[in-house]
Amino acid sequence: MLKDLNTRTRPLNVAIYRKTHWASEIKPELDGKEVTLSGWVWEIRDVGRIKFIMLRDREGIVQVTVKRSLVNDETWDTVSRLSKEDVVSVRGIVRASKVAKAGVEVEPIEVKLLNKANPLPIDIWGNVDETILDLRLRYRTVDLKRRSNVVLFKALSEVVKAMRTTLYGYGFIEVFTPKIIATSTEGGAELFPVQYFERTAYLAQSPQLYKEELTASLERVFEIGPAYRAEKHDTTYHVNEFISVDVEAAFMNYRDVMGILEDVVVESYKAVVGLLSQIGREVRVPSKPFKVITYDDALSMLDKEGIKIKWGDDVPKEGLETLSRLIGEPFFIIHFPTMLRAFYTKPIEGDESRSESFDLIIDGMEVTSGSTRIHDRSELEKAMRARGLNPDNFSAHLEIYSWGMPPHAGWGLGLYRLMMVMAGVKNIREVILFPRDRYRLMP
RNA sequence: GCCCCGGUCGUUCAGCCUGGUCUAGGAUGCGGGCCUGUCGAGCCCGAGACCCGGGUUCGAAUCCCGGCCGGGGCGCCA
Repeated sequence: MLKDLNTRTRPLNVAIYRKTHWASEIKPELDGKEVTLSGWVWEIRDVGRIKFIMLRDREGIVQVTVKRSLVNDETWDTVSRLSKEDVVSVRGIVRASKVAKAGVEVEPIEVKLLNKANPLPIDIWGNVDETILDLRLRYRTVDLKRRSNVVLFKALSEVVKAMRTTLYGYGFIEVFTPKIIATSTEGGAELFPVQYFERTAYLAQSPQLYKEELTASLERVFEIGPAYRAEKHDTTYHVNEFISVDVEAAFMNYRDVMGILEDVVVESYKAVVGLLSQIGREVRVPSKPFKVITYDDALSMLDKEGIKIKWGDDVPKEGLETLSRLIGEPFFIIHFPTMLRAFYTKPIEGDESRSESFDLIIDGMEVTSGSTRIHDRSELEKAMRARGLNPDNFSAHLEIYSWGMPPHAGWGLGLYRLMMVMAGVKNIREVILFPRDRYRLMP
């Protein structure tokens, strides 16, 4: 039963739509009990003197059976004029039933129409082959009414909850870093400029530098927040605004944070198994520890498969897919060439051309990147120069490296990428409420 | 940015290759009607579409060119 609101402040005239139960909670055991359900008309089956309203809410669908002989004229009239997606509130008695397929139905005492709905622009009932994604995104608020979408976004919420719980368990605290930043000098990805009073600022592409700085005081931090990339990419797994799960920990190295990542990923899988099975997606929770191969291993494995990659080049999408096919479960690639990674990545001592870095690959998808970071200021400045970056442009960031910067490591995980591989969807936009891509700024 | 593919009722699928028989078909949704146990409800009636521009032709949904929009693959992505 839904947690009751404060009844002392509840105005009587709205009591009719303050629901007492989710649709999914209406079970035969409630037989004879009065309930109030509020939601949307999913479907109406009109058989003349008896009408069946399938009432949908976020949690499920319940049948409201309206018999002409058992309701007053006003209720019958209201029910007769209902159409799909009308918003209604039903006060009635639960009846365990042998004829109803679900074994239970609600016999209404009162039906209140809260808002009329026009015919929908797209099909949400599965009566026709699925509408193309572009059109579904244009009418996204309608598309989200589909059961599969409700389940998908409940699952996404469960994933975030599981991640937070796991990370708190390791002593991390959640932080929030600015999304409006001053610098565009970090190199790499293009940034979105924004007007910031009389100056130009930029949308943050990553909390990377901030989270590293925070290890000098808060030690173990994580942030789940948006990141912006102004890249004009056009693929099924890139968008220009995404949610990044960023973790950074003092006094740890890449192996330590890989272990934490394994836990976060496994707990995420556990959190969605039940939900995703409701929409026909059976996921297998991966077992720990994940398989680990080195970058050099990856190259020789791919070489045997006829995919030639020059040492020092990144593993292309095709290569990741091939490796996933060979390994068959989530796996780490470690020890990437140092120059392939960002300036803050710590090289391996005694093998400086390789780094203490890793990627987590699931189903050919790069879900996470991480590494041990350089914590020595002069080494960091050297690494910047090696990549053509001017340390002077990072003076604000570099300060803390002179004032007690601990050794640290961390990773960044693409939340939607993880969700997409867990849900088995082909396009990342499926798991984003309102995706932002090269051509889509609305809705 | 490159390569390939596509655009038909609100939605979805056919028709296009091989131009006329298309007054453009089916399903679903929508409007109306019938039915007191539907649960993929059923039956009857009705409204509803060839992306835009140009060309070829006696004739274009169909062939050609351009535009716009979309899909897939790749690239880019500290």
